Amino acid sequence: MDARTKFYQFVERQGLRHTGQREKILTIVLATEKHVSAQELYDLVQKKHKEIGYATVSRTLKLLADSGVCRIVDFGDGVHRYEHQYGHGHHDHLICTKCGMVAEIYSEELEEIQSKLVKKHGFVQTRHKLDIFGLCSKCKT
Amino acid sequence: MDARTKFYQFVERQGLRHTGQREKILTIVLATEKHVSAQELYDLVQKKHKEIGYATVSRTLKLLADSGVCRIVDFGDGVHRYEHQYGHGHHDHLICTKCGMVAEIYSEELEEIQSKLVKKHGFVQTRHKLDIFGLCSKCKT
DNA sequence: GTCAGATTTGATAATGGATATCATTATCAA
DNA sequence: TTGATAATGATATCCATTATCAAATCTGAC
Ligand SMILES: [Mn+2]
Ligand SMILES: [Mn+2]
Ligand SMILES: [Zn+2]
Ligand SMILES: [Zn+2]
Repeated sequence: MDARTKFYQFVERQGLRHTGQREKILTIVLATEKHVSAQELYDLVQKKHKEIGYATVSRTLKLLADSGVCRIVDFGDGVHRYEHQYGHGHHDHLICTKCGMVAEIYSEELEEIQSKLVKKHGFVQTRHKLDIFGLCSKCKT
Repeated sequence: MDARTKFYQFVERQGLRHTGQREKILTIVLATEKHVSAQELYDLVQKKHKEIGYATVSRTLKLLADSGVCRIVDFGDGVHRYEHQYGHGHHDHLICTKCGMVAEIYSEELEEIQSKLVKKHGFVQTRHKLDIFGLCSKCKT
C-alpha cells in the first residue's frame, strides 16, 4: 500500500477529515528524503503554501507518525525529527557529530541478536532505536 | 580510579572548585542506582540538604557528565536522565513502556557487529545508544 | 589567618520546542 | 444546502533546560 493510501485509510478510520492542508503537507513530506524537524518542514511548506500555519504542520506530522507513514527520529538534541517510511524499511542511524550527516544502516544479523537479547530478558519488543555517533569519512581526518 | 577521584581530577584540571554542594550531590548520585532526571535527583538531594537549589543540581549533573562520572540517558520522553558509571560498564537499555522498568543489557557480539557496520561506512565511532522499547515480563500478559 | 579576585550558588527569569486554546473556517453526511 | 463537528492559524501556555545576577564561598598569595 502506498503512503498516501495508508494515511487516508488511517484518517478515515479515525473519523478525521481530508483537508487541503494535510494533502499539501503530505506531498511535501513524501518528497523530502531527510530527517526534518517541524520547523524545517514548516519552512519547506511555506515556500509553496504561505497560508499554512506552523501548528497545522506540527499537528500533521504527529498524525503522520500515528498513521505509520512517518517515524519520529530523535537524535537527542532536543528536536523531534520525522522521516517518511515510504520506500524505506526499518533502519538505524549513523550520525556525524561534526557536519550533521546521517547515514542509514541496516543489518539482519544485528536485528537477530537484538531479538535474542530481548527474549532472554522476557520482554516483548515493540520498537528499538540504535543511534551511532561519530565522525563521517569526510570529517574524521 | 574511583568515581570521586575522577570527578575531582576533572574539576581541578578545569580550574573549578571543590564545594560542599558538589560533594553532597556526588555522594547522592553515587548512591543512586537508577536513571534519574534532574528533578528526581533534586528531590533526593532535598531530603538531606534543604539548602541546595535546583540549578546547582542541574549544573552539577552536567559537570558529572562532562567528567565521565555520569552518562546522559535520553529515552525520548523529553527528560534527560543520568546514570553514574561507577561499577557499570557500557550497556544498552530495555525499557518497559507500561511500567517504566529499565533493564540493562550487554552483548559483546552486538557491539562487534556495530563496529563492523560503522567501519563499512567509513565512520569513526565515538558513542552509540541502543534503546529497545517493549513490555517487560510482568506487563506483557 | 587575612585578603583579593575569581568562581559558585540559589532564586528566578529567559529560552525554545511542543502542545493547548479558541474563535473562525472547512468538511461532509444527511 | 445545512447542521454538526473537525480543522485551522494565531497565539498562549507548558515544561525542561539554560542563563542571569547579586550574594556567598572558595583558594592561592601574602
Ligand atoms: Mn532514517
Ligand atoms: Mn543504564
Ligand atoms: Zn561529517
Ligand atoms: Zn513493565
